[in-house]
Amino acid sequence: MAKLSYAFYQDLDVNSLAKQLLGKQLFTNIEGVITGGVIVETEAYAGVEDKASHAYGGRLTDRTKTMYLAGGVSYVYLCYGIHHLFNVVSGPLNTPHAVLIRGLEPTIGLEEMLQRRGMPVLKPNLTAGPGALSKAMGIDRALNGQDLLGEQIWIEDGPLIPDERIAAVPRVGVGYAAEHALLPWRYYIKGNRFVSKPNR
DNA sequence: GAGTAGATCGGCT
DNA sequence: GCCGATCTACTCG
Repeated sequence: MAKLSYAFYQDLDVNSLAKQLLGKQLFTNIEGVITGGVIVETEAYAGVEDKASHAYGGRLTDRTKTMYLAGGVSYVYLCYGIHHLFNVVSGPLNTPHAVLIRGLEPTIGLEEMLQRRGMPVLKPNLTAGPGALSKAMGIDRALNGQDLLGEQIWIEDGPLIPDERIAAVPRVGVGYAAEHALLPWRYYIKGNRFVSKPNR
């Protein structure tokens, strides 16, 4: 499959993009070790107008400046001082939209992923949840700002998931975002085992 | 099986 | 200082 183009990532409608990313394949190549899987859960973060976004109100710091790059790069940051969360930067330059990847169905490099997580056998929670999948894929801040058409981390095209197989629900862990917490900007493939906790 | 504490970095109020 | 786009382990029922 071909890698997704910059035009795909620079779509102004971050919600449409979050939905389209379902079914696509995410890969990493960490020091020659390739792992990958199918994206089954995403969340949209709509730049400066979204209270739940790090870029709300135009906030610009060393951490968030990656989000202002033109769509088609990765945004990796540390959450709760422990977990690396992986986002796809989208929209054109200076439009800090991003899509958080929350769930992945592993396909390539199963052994490596199990080893990185210290798990003896494959269970859905290997890659269900943003912190978990980053660890399994070997994603850390070294990958922040990397080109998604590059050699270390990339996304390949995949089947389009029909609307009736996609669920849209409120986002997770953003209760502080007031009225924006209720927006149904979390998307996942119905019934998939690698969707993170609440729901399925 | 559900609820809670702890780990621990960056960026605010 | 406090709290966050989280996960795991451990407690209690």
